[in-house]
Amino acid sequence: MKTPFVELTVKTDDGEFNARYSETGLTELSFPAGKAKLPVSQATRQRCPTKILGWHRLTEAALKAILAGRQPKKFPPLDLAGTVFQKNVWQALRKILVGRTKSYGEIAQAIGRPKAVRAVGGACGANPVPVLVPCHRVLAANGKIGGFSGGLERKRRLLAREGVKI
DNA sequence: CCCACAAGTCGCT
DNA sequence: AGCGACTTGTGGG
Repeated sequence: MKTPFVELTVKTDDGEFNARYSETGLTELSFPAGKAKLPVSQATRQRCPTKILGWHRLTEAALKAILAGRQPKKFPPLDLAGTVFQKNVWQALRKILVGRTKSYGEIAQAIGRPKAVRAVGGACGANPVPVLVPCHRVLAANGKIGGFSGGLERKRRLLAREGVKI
């Protein structure tokens, strides 16, 4: 039986992120939960396919780059599970570079559903790979902060590091 | 299938 | 600043 996914951690100055991979790519990235994470380290890492270790290096580099406010050169392949609408939104989000922002309305327009602004918010919240898929760079039309599943404080801090003023 | 909700937005007071 | 109307995708009953 093939491993459906592999779970690895990324240590950053902000804490330990948790990354999950399928046979196709990165499926999920979670913020440090404060608590000790699953006892994943050695055992999983050792029987982890070389392919995935390579992706993980890319994940690690990209994540650290963004946390430091720099644009990553390369991303790992993503394997995002979601509805067609959600994937469209996430794809649009990936076009926002470090230090840039868009409104929920602009995203809605970019995917051809100009009135689905509220649904776009929902899709952002359902984003399984925060930071790499920059849901934190989406603000409300009036320039206000909007929401964030990982906590507004975290969103503010991410934006601040990228040099964005609210 | 119907109903309620959401990380929005716009117009009016 | 506050409030209501409008909208659409999603998840639960």
